[in-house]
Amino acid sequence: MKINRTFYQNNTLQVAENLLGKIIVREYNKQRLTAMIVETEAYIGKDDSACHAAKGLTQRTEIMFGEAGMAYVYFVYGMHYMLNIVTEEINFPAAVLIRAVEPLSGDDVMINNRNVRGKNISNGPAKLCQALNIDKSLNGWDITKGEKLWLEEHEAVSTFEIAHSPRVGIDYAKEIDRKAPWRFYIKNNPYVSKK
DNA sequence: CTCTCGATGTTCT
DNA sequence: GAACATCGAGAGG
Repeated sequence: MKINRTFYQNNTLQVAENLLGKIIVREYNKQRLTAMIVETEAYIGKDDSACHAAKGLTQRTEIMFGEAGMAYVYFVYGMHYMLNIVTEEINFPAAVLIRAVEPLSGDDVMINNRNVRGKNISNGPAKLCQALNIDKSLNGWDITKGEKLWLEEHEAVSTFEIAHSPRVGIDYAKEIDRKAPWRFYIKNNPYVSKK
């Protein structure tokens, strides 16, 4: 069953944790790819020096200031896309970064998109975007519409244990934000990006 | 397995 | 002009 907007209009830490085990669905060229979310990170507001919105309202960050349930896709390091989902209320800039997924169906297409096999298909934020053919054209896309890109409940999910840690790749942030345990992942899942 | 380093272009100063 | 929510190749153990 599709996840609706009220799920995302919530405390970002809760949404980040609750997204674990959910299914991400991507449709393009009449093909459907699905995967289970196994790792996320929360980026919360102007006071979070790791969050892009700490810079204030700019062309890049305006999506985060908008309605929950929108995709925030941005480009870094000159070659990688990152997929986030906007949370909280309008004018509170926050989002959850999807850092890793476990393929459920359409593996053959993902392998082709990535040109690798095994866990390297999708055990990282840029890798899963490449596997699912997500780029900047999906920035601002409403993921509650149930087209192109949306999320669903996982009916057959097995039980799992949730672990947390500081966020990855934010050396530029203040110490208090670097240390905040705002990364969530499914313990022992092989697709989690790092230990 | 580990570590180091280069790629590459958008964004904001 | 600097920095960047990363990845993969290559060298070494």
